[in-house]
Amino acid sequence: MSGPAAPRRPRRHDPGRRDRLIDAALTVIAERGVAGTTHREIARVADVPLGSVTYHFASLEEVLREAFTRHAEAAAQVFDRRLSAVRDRDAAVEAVISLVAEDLLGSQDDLVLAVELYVAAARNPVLRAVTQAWMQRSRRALERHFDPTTARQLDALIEGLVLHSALSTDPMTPGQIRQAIERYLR
Amino acid sequence: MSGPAAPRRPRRHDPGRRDRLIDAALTVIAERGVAGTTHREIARVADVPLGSVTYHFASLEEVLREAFTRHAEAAAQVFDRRLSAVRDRDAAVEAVISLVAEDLLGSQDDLVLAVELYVAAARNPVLRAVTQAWMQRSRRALERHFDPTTARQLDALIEGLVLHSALSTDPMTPGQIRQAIERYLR
Amino acid sequence: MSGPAAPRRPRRHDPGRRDRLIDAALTVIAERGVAGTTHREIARVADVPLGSVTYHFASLEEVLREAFTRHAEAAAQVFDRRLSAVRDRDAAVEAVISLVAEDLLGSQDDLVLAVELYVAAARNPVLRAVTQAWMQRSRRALERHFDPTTARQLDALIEGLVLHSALSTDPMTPGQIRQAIERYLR
Amino acid sequence: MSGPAAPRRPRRHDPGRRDRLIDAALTVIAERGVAGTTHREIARVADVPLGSVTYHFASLEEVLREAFTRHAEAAAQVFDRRLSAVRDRDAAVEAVISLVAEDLLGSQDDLVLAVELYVAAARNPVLRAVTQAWMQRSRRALERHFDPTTARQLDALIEGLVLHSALSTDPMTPGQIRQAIERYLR
DNA sequence: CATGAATGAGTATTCATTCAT
DNA sequence: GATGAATGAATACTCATTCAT
Repeated sequence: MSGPAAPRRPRRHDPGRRDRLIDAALTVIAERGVAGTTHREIARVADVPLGSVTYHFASLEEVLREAFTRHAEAAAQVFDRRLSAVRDRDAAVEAVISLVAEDLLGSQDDLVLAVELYVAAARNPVLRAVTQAWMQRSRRALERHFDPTTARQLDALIEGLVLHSALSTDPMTPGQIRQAIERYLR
Repeated sequence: MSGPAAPRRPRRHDPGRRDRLIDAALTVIAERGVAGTTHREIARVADVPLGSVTYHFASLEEVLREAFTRHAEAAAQVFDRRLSAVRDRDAAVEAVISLVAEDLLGSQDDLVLAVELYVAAARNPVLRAVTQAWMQRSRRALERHFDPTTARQLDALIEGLVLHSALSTDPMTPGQIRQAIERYLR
Repeated sequence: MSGPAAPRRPRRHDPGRRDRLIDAALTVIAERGVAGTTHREIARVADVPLGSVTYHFASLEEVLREAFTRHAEAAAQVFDRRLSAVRDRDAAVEAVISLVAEDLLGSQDDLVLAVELYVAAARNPVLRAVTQAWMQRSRRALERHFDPTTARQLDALIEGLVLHSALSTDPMTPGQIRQAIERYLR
Repeated sequence: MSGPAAPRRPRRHDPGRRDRLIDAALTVIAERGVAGTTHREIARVADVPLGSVTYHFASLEEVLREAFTRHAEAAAQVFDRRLSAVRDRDAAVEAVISLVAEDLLGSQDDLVLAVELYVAAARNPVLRAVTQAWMQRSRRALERHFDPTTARQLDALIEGLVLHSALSTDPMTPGQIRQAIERYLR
């Protein structure tokens, strides 16, 4: 035990701090939820003083918006990457299966972030815009290989599979994921 | 608001008060989210003094647990009612379609409560148990008419359709819901 | 030295605390000005925990409004008392002189409170209403003995004499006050 | 407002900047009061970067002192100009009337600045010196035409008339101002 | 020289919970 | 039994000032 506060190395010059704060915010959202995301907690995770968070962001909502935007962008790139690499429909089906079984279910944090964004978006129009842009982008990616109706339904199925897996004590196995998607896409 | 407490008409003997508080809590969760659910807000909605909430419940978590349990019970009964009334598989498919298009998408509050429960459950084991019992119960209801694998996948699909509709600016029409479910169930 | 915080005697039951808080607020306004009037400072002067101030008043503005209202009421009563005790005009002139020279200039705190109220009222409509009610009431008291035009001008003169005295290193003597008022009232 | 600083056009060599900052400070004091006068607000009004304010002034108090000094100087010049232009006592009376009815009551900002200075001076010795110099100077100007006792009383009357008018919903008309001053000066 | 990132102290306010009446 | 006053910890946010660039 060495006093009430940990010594903090001075770091007056720290370019890129704003970026690190956004990453720290995503960590906090995943760990404690949007409701547990406070200036203090973000500052603690980023190892910067409290005032630094309020200096770089005019409000907590701004932090959340930027954090979720960054997360959605990264998630959308995964979609794009998986689906732009394939040429025929069979490969597309495999790509969707891998996307769900590996990318989406692979990271517990990402699952949690998705659900947190959904619930936050239910009450915050700014975040709803982020969600909708994300949904639209994933639908566009699916439409490269599937007709619009199928793409939309598939997108909902993916969402449901991910959500169920995130909350279940008994998540689906990759084989079950494969079966569900193949059944839908013939 | 000015001053600590508004005068309130006396209502000393009030046997249903605990029940009314649980309903008030559900109203508050739907309106403001779990994060905005406070003793004060519940008391205000139920029109009872602040002390009454802490008198009837040992903690806020207890209120949330009871409220979500009641909500899940009511939601499960809707599942049961729809699916126990049918005798053959074709009627079961129709029942699922009605369930989603009418019951689940019919009430914005219910959608919101479901998502709030999901996210709260992600961090609270007590609430996770409520969620899982609910999921299990709806799966059992589906298993009256579909094999376990189909039931599980269908449950996830339903979840996805509901969630997508809840968050989209452009929700699916009943016809689209019907098409997605029929496609899955042949 | 005995630790970071002074021990505070427990005082869970404390009727009249709200009243004491209003008095404490007046003390703080007089000592530090409206700009220096904070929840913490009021709590410190009243020797209650910080949360107590926010419990009894919905906002700092509410505290200021109640404090200035109480002060204006007390000040108006002094006016009334001085002026209701006299029967003829000569006695009224003496009463005004005593009012200014003794009551108004007698308490440095009261002078300061008056100026603080003026400046706060310049930006806060709620406080402007307090000021105007006070001005109106003192004018009515003067109108018992002087015609309305004289009353109004006399009221302004009193204000000016008080303000000048409050700010001057070289305040007017009672004799000078008497001369100024007598000159005006013949 | 989003983020710490808006991009700003460069203006490296700017010799009048200190002066502009003082004017900006007076604008801010008039608009928001001394309590609302911050480095940031002054910088915003002057359209210069935040660091520029702290570069040119060692502290906020220095800004306030210079701003009030400039204001008092300008106000005193108005007094001087009105009263140095006249030769006999009747003209002096007219000059005082014009001074109050036109100059002093003509600018709401000037009224507010005067009251802000009074209240700030009540707690800040540096500003009290500014106030007293100003009072002394206006008294000297009046003494060109009136004996010292009359000058002093007249100065207080002017103060009272201005203050009353500033705060009243029902300010005095120019005719009433004239009557009050003429009555005092015969 | 001039700037703006950085920081720490301070502000109003909310609220779960305790407890005397 | 029921209430609401009381409390202390926490929250978002502001800002004067310092200081590296």
